[in-house]
Amino acid sequence: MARAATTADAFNAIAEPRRREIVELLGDRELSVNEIVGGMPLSQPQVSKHLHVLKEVGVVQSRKDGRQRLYRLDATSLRPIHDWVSGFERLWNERLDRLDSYLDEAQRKEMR
Amino acid sequence: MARAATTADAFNAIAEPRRREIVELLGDRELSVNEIVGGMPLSQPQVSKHLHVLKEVGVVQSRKDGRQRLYRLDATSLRPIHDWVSGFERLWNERLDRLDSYLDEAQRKEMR
DNA sequence: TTGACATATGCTTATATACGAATATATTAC
DNA sequence: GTAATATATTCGTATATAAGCATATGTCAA
Repeated sequence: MARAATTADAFNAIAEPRRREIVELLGDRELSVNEIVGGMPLSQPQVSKHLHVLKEVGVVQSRKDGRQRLYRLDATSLRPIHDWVSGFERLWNERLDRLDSYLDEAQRKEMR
Repeated sequence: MARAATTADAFNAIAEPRRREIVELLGDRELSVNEIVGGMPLSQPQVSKHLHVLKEVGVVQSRKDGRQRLYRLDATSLRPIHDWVSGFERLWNERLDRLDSYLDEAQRKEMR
Protein backbone atom coordinates (compact mmCIF):
# COMPACT_ATOMS: atom_id res chain seq x y z
CA MET A 1 0.00 0.00 0.00
CA ALA A 2 1.15 3.51 -0.67
CA ARG A 3 1.08 6.53 1.52
CA ALA A 4 -2.34 7.88 2.43
CA ALA A 5 -3.74 10.38 -0.01
CA THR A 6 -3.16 14.03 0.74
CA THR A 7 -6.91 14.35 0.46
CA ALA A 8 -7.49 11.67 3.06
CA ASP A 9 -7.91 14.15 5.88
CA ALA A 10 -6.74 17.50 7.20
CA PHE A 11 -3.70 15.87 8.80
CA ASN A 12 -2.40 14.78 5.43
CA ALA A 13 -3.41 17.91 3.58
CA ILE A 14 -1.62 20.12 6.06
CA ALA A 15 1.56 18.09 6.10
CA GLU A 16 2.61 19.97 2.99
CA PRO A 17 4.39 23.22 3.96
CA ARG A 18 3.07 25.14 0.96
CA ARG A 19 -0.45 24.30 1.90
CA ARG A 20 0.16 25.49 5.42
CA GLU A 21 1.40 28.75 3.97
CA ILE A 22 -1.79 29.09 1.98
CA VAL A 23 -3.85 28.39 5.07
CA GLU A 24 -1.92 31.06 6.92
CA LEU A 25 -2.61 33.58 4.19
CA LEU A 26 -6.29 32.75 4.34
CA GLY A 27 -6.28 33.14 8.09
CA ASP A 28 -6.58 36.87 7.70
CA ARG A 29 -9.25 37.13 5.08
CA GLU A 30 -10.84 35.70 1.97
CA LEU A 31 -8.45 35.80 -0.99
CA SER A 32 -8.53 35.24 -4.71
CA VAL A 33 -6.21 32.71 -6.29
CA ASN A 34 -4.01 35.41 -7.71
CA GLU A 35 -3.76 37.16 -4.39
CA ILE A 36 -2.46 33.92 -2.94
CA VAL A 37 -0.06 33.48 -5.83
CA GLY A 38 1.23 36.97 -5.17
CA GLY A 39 1.79 36.12 -1.55
CA MET A 40 4.10 33.17 -2.06
CA PRO A 41 6.74 31.81 -4.45
CA LEU A 42 4.54 29.36 -6.27
CA SER A 43 3.03 29.23 -9.73
CA GLN A 44 -0.66 29.77 -10.31
CA PRO A 45 -1.30 26.17 -11.35
CA GLN A 46 0.44 24.91 -8.24
CA VAL A 47 -1.64 27.16 -6.05
CA SER A 48 -4.80 25.97 -7.74
CA LYS A 49 -3.81 22.39 -7.15
CA HIS A 50 -3.05 22.95 -3.51
CA LEU A 51 -6.33 24.76 -3.10
CA HIS A 52 -8.05 21.79 -4.67
CA VAL A 53 -6.55 19.50 -2.06
CA LEU A 54 -7.42 21.85 0.77
CA LYS A 55 -10.95 22.15 -0.50
CA GLU A 56 -11.41 18.42 -0.78
CA VAL A 57 -10.64 17.95 2.90
CA GLY A 58 -12.77 20.93 3.84
CA VAL A 59 -9.99 23.20 5.02
CA VAL A 60 -11.04 25.89 2.56
CA GLN A 61 -14.23 26.86 0.82
CA SER A 62 -14.65 28.88 -2.33
CA ARG A 63 -17.16 31.06 -4.06
CA LYS A 64 -17.29 32.69 -7.43
CA ASP A 65 -17.01 36.42 -7.75
CA GLY A 66 -16.99 37.49 -11.37
CA ARG A 67 -14.05 35.87 -13.03
CA GLN A 68 -12.34 35.48 -9.73
CA ARG A 69 -12.71 32.66 -7.31
CA LEU A 70 -12.46 33.65 -3.70
CA TYR A 71 -11.17 31.17 -1.17
CA ARG A 72 -11.65 31.34 2.54
CA LEU A 73 -10.50 29.24 5.43
CA ASP A 74 -12.91 26.96 7.25
CA ALA A 75 -11.06 26.79 10.52
CA THR A 76 -13.36 24.22 12.07
CA SER A 77 -11.70 21.65 9.84
CA LEU A 78 -8.50 22.20 11.79
CA ARG A 79 -10.14 21.46 15.06
CA PRO A 80 -9.61 17.69 14.96
CA ILE A 81 -5.92 18.34 14.66
CA HIS A 82 -6.01 20.78 17.50
CA ASP A 83 -7.95 18.37 19.64
CA TRP A 84 -5.62 15.50 18.91
CA VAL A 85 -2.46 17.41 19.72
CA SER A 86 -4.02 19.07 22.74
CA GLY A 87 -4.40 15.63 24.23
CA PHE A 88 -0.67 15.67 24.81
CA GLU A 89 -0.41 19.25 25.91
CA ARG A 90 0.02 18.44 29.56
CA LEU A 91 3.05 16.32 28.69
CA TRP A 92 5.09 19.28 27.65
CA ASN A 93 4.21 21.29 30.70
CA GLU A 94 7.33 21.24 32.79
CA ARG A 95 5.80 21.05 36.19
CA LEU A 96 3.35 18.31 35.32
CA ASP A 97 6.11 16.53 33.44
CA ARG A 98 8.08 16.14 36.61
CA LEU A 99 5.04 14.80 38.36
CA ASP A 100 4.51 12.41 35.48
CA SER A 101 8.05 11.16 35.69
CA TYR A 102 7.54 10.49 39.34
CA LEU A 103 4.29 8.66 38.78
CA ASP A 104 5.65 6.67 35.87
CA GLU A 105 8.62 5.59 37.92
CA ALA A 106 6.39 4.64 40.80
CA GLN A 107 4.16 2.66 38.49
CA ARG A 108 7.08 0.84 36.97
CA LYS A 109 8.41 -0.14 40.36
CA GLU A 110 5.01 -1.33 41.35
CA MET A 111 4.77 -3.60 38.32
CA ARG A 112 7.99 -5.44 39.00
CA MET B 1 9.42 16.55 -7.13
CA ALA B 2 7.76 14.05 -4.93
CA ARG B 3 5.89 14.45 -1.73
CA ALA B 4 7.89 15.56 1.29
CA ALA B 5 9.44 12.72 3.25
CA THR B 6 7.52 11.40 6.20
CA THR B 7 10.67 12.10 8.17
CA ALA B 8 10.71 15.74 7.09
CA ASP B 9 8.99 16.95 10.24
CA ALA B 10 6.39 16.04 12.84
CA PHE B 11 3.58 17.24 10.56
CA ASN B 12 4.44 14.64 7.96
CA ALA B 13 5.24 11.89 10.43
CA ILE B 14 1.91 12.31 12.16
CA ALA B 15 -0.13 12.38 9.00
CA GLU B 16 -0.07 8.60 9.03
CA PRO B 17 -2.98 7.27 11.13
CA ARG B 18 -1.05 4.25 12.39
CA ARG B 19 1.68 6.48 13.68
CA ARG B 20 -0.86 8.60 15.49
CA GLU B 21 -2.15 5.44 17.12
CA ILE B 22 1.34 4.59 18.28
CA VAL B 23 1.77 8.07 19.68
CA GLU B 24 -1.50 7.70 21.55
CA LEU B 25 -0.38 4.42 23.06
CA LEU B 26 2.86 6.02 24.17
CA GLY B 27 0.94 8.91 25.69
CA ASP B 28 0.27 6.84 28.76
CA ARG B 29 3.66 5.35 29.40
CA GLU B 30 6.88 3.99 27.98
CA LEU B 31 6.29 0.80 25.99
CA SER B 32 8.30 -1.95 24.38
CA VAL B 33 7.87 -2.68 20.69
CA ASN B 34 5.93 -5.82 21.39
CA GLU B 35 3.62 -4.06 23.78
CA ILE B 36 2.81 -1.65 20.99
CA VAL B 37 2.33 -4.50 18.54
CA GLY B 38 -0.08 -6.07 21.00
CA GLY B 39 -2.01 -2.85 21.19
CA MET B 40 -2.81 -2.50 17.52
CA PRO B 41 -3.45 -4.58 14.39
CA LEU B 42 -0.04 -4.19 12.85
CA SER B 43 2.90 -6.51 12.35
CA GLN B 44 6.08 -6.13 14.35
CA PRO B 45 8.15 -5.03 11.36
CA GLN B 46 5.61 -2.36 10.52
CA VAL B 47 5.59 -1.07 14.05
CA SER B 48 9.37 -0.95 14.06
CA LYS B 49 9.36 1.00 10.83
CA HIS B 50 6.80 3.47 12.08
CA LEU B 51 8.78 3.90 15.27
CA HIS B 52 11.84 4.59 13.18
CA VAL B 53 10.05 7.41 11.41
CA LEU B 54 8.71 8.83 14.66
CA LYS B 55 12.15 8.66 16.18
CA GLU B 56 13.76 10.41 13.26
CA VAL B 57 11.53 13.43 13.67
CA GLY B 58 11.95 13.36 17.45
CA VAL B 59 8.42 12.39 18.34
CA VAL B 60 9.66 9.36 20.25
CA GLN B 61 12.85 8.42 21.99
CA SER B 62 14.10 4.94 22.85
CA ARG B 63 16.38 3.20 25.28
CA LYS B 64 17.60 -0.32 25.60
CA ASP B 65 16.43 -2.50 28.41
CA GLY B 66 17.84 -5.98 28.11
CA ARG B 67 16.64 -7.43 24.86
CA GLN B 68 13.77 -5.03 24.78
CA ARG B 69 13.76 -1.56 23.42
CA LEU B 70 11.53 0.85 25.25
CA TYR B 71 10.00 3.76 23.42
CA ARG B 72 8.58 6.85 24.97
CA LEU B 73 6.87 9.92 23.66
CA ASP B 74 8.67 13.24 23.52
CA ALA B 75 5.63 15.45 23.54
CA THR B 76 7.56 18.65 23.05
CA SER B 77 8.00 17.61 19.43
CA LEU B 78 4.26 18.00 18.97
CA ARG B 79 4.29 21.53 20.20
CA PRO B 80 5.00 23.14 16.82
CA ILE B 81 1.88 21.47 15.51
CA HIS B 82 -0.11 22.62 18.48
CA ASP B 83 1.20 26.14 18.12
CA TRP B 84 0.46 26.28 14.42
CA VAL B 85 -3.11 25.06 14.74
CA SER B 86 -3.75 27.18 17.80
CA GLY B 87 -3.13 30.22 15.65
CA PHE B 88 -6.52 29.55 14.10
CA GLU B 89 -8.31 28.61 17.27
CA ARG B 90 -10.13 31.90 17.57
CA LEU B 91 -11.60 31.33 14.12
CA TRP B 92 -13.69 28.42 15.21
CA ASN B 93 -15.04 30.19 18.22
CA GLU B 94 -18.55 31.11 17.19
CA ARG B 95 -18.84 34.41 18.92
CA LEU B 96 -15.54 35.71 17.68
CA ASP B 97 -16.31 34.34 14.25
CA ARG B 98 -19.27 36.65 13.92
CA LEU B 99 -17.16 39.57 14.96
CA ASP B 100 -14.57 38.55 12.40
CA SER B 101 -17.11 38.41 9.64
CA TYR B 102 -18.18 41.87 10.52
CA LEU B 103 -14.63 43.19 10.57
CA ASP B 104 -13.71 41.43 7.34
CA GLU B 105 -16.72 42.84 5.60
CA ALA B 106 -15.91 46.31 6.88
CA GLN B 107 -12.35 45.95 5.70
CA ARG B 108 -13.38 44.83 2.24
CA LYS B 109 -15.73 47.73 1.85
CA GLU B 110 -13.00 50.05 2.96
CA MET B 111 -10.62 48.71 0.31
CA ARG B 112 -12.94 49.30 -2.63
C1' DT C 1 27.14 -23.44 21.66
C1' DT C 2 22.42 -23.80 20.84
C1' DG C 3 18.00 -22.09 21.11
C1' DA C 4 14.45 -18.82 22.12
C1' DC C 5 12.99 -14.31 22.23
C1' DA C 6 12.94 -9.18 20.77
C1' DT C 7 13.67 -5.97 17.32
C1' DA C 8 15.49 -4.14 12.98
C1' DT C 9 16.39 -4.29 8.10
C1' DG C 10 16.04 -5.65 3.15
C1' DC C 11 13.24 -6.52 -0.88
C1' DT C 12 9.18 -6.14 -3.87
C1' DT C 13 4.95 -4.00 -5.37
C1' DA C 14 1.15 -0.79 -5.91
C1' DT C 15 0.30 3.84 -5.58
C1' DA C 16 0.46 8.74 -4.96
C1' DT C 17 2.38 12.62 -5.07
C1' DA C 18 4.64 18.00 -6.25
C1' DC C 19 6.46 20.42 -9.59
C1' DG C 20 7.01 22.37 -14.38
C1' DA C 21 5.15 23.36 -18.74
C1' DA C 22 1.44 23.52 -21.81
C1' DT C 23 -3.24 23.92 -22.46
C1' DA C 24 -8.17 24.17 -21.47
C1' DT C 25 -12.13 26.62 -19.50
C1' DA C 26 -14.61 30.46 -17.84
C1' DT C 27 -15.75 35.41 -17.66
C1' DT C 28 -15.51 40.20 -18.73
C1' DA C 29 -14.42 44.12 -21.82
C1' DC C 30 -14.20 46.21 -26.37
C1' DG D 1 -16.62 37.87 -32.11
C1' DT D 2 -11.98 38.83 -30.24
C1' DA D 3 -8.79 39.81 -26.86
C1' DA D 4 -7.52 39.81 -22.17
C1' DT D 5 -7.81 38.19 -17.61
C1' DA D 6 -8.50 34.51 -13.97
C1' DT D 7 -8.44 29.88 -12.79
C1' DA D 8 -8.41 24.86 -13.60
C1' DT D 9 -6.74 20.72 -15.75
C1' DT D 10 -3.60 17.54 -18.22
C1' DC D 11 0.79 15.25 -19.00
C1' DG D 12 5.39 13.71 -17.82
C1' DT D 13 8.87 12.75 -14.36
C1' DA D 14 11.44 11.83 -10.20
C1' DT D 15 10.59 10.15 -5.86
C1' DA D 16 8.72 8.23 -1.73
C1' DT D 17 6.13 5.64 0.62
C1' DA D 18 3.26 1.41 3.51
C1' DA D 19 2.44 -3.11 3.66
C1' DG D 20 3.80 -8.13 3.38
C1' DC D 21 7.27 -11.40 3.73
C1' DA D 22 11.75 -13.08 4.63
C1' DT D 23 15.74 -12.50 7.04
C1' DA D 24 19.36 -10.38 9.77
C1' DT D 25 20.95 -8.69 14.25
C1' DG D 26 21.11 -8.67 19.15
C1' DT D 27 20.48 -10.58 23.76
C1' DC D 28 19.58 -13.71 27.30
C1' DA D 29 19.23 -18.62 29.14
C1' DA D 30 20.58 -23.41 29.73
